[in-house]
Amino acid sequence: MASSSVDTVLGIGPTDRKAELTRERILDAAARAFRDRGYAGARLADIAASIGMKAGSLYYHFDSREALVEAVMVRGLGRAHAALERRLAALTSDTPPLARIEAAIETHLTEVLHDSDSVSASIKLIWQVPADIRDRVLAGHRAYGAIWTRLLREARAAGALRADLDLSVTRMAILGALNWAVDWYKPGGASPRRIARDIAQMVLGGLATR
Amino acid sequence: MASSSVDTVLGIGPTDRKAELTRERILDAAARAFRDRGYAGARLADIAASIGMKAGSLYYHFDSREALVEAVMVRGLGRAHAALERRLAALTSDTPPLARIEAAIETHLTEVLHDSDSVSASIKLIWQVPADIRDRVLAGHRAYGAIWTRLLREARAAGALRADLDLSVTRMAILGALNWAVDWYKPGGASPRRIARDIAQMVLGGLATR
DNA sequence: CCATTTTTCTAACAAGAATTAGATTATAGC
DNA sequence: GCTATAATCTAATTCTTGTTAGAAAAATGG
Repeated sequence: MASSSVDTVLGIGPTDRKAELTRERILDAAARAFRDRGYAGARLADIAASIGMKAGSLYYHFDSREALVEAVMVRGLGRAHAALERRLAALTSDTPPLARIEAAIETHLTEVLHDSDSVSASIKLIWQVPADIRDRVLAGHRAYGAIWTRLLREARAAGALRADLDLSVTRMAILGALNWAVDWYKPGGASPRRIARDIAQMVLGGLATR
Repeated sequence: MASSSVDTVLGIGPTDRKAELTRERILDAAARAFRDRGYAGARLADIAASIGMKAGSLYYHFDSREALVEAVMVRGLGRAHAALERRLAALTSDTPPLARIEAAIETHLTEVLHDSDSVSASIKLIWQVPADIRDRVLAGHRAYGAIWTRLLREARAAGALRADLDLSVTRMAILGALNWAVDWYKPGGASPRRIARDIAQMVLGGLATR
């Protein structure tokens, strides 16, 4: 039976069962596989093999292939959301609106390119996955998008953003520029930080000389 | 046998065989299916059914599922390339560099959102498709990207673009902002032209007030 | 109309991969 | 060490889907 019954009963901290650990390993492996080979292209046997297990064993931890991919996506979304909120919360209250947006851009890109396979997986898989999963995950996507909407709205209200552009188009364009990097980014080239800087400069200041 | 042997011998104009027509219909249906459901998610039976055919019949026109998807992607890429070159060629020689970029943005987006399912398919499938297909199609992608690189380089050389940003990052950010629209665009909302205008404004002029 | 060719369908086959049940091994508490 | 439970494996099963061969239908040209 489980030890540390205090933690589990209170629901705080991770259970010390080995299962909880392997569950994490499975999610990590699945995130990489699904992201790299697409939803239908990633085989359970490969995912299991990449962490020294057999395909059948995965079913001890997840009910089905679909449950696995949904868990990966939910996890990725949660991480992105948490990282962004953490970063914004760390800014001092006198941080100007444009600097907040820049921080959000850098945080998003860092998370996607560097920190979490499940974040990029949740982005790339959203249109590959069965409709019922997509619908549930999209709810989370909207919650994440709402943070960006708020950022943009506040900036505009403060007079820092031009007022003639559709805010939702703007938001999607920014996220598109960032998310697309998942596909072309190669560890050898420009660093995530540099990419984030350049995109932020383009988005906020524009490419044209003044 | 075929009539119009002159045309076919000379390789000009479409053959008048019915097969050529259905081949087009198959490509259209496949483009939609692959784009909407991903490479491995789209079934031949569905593609065939969507144009009133049976799965087996597709093999009269294409050697395999892979040959079909490659044909879709090659076609989409060719259309995007042709549309962009046509548009740029139509500009007068005194068109300023920034206006050229704006025209390219609008052309790309219009093609992706409105004119051709195969264009969006070729974009979305590139990382889902088997490696050998990807390699061949990527050559075409590079040729298309080269047009953009040229546009940006010329604009910078003319002093119209700020010189402190990585041009390849810039190019990918622009294309990312545009391509992402495939995923969120809904016919009900902002028009492709309006979206193109807003993105061009953001990319060139920036979101910040001056 | 007939003969030939083109195009599509039917029905079975084959291969791959998810899933499951039961056996087997590891782990934790006593 | 022993026992109960947790965790993993083995091997068979089922399901899905691409593929194919041959029959049927449609079109074409005379």
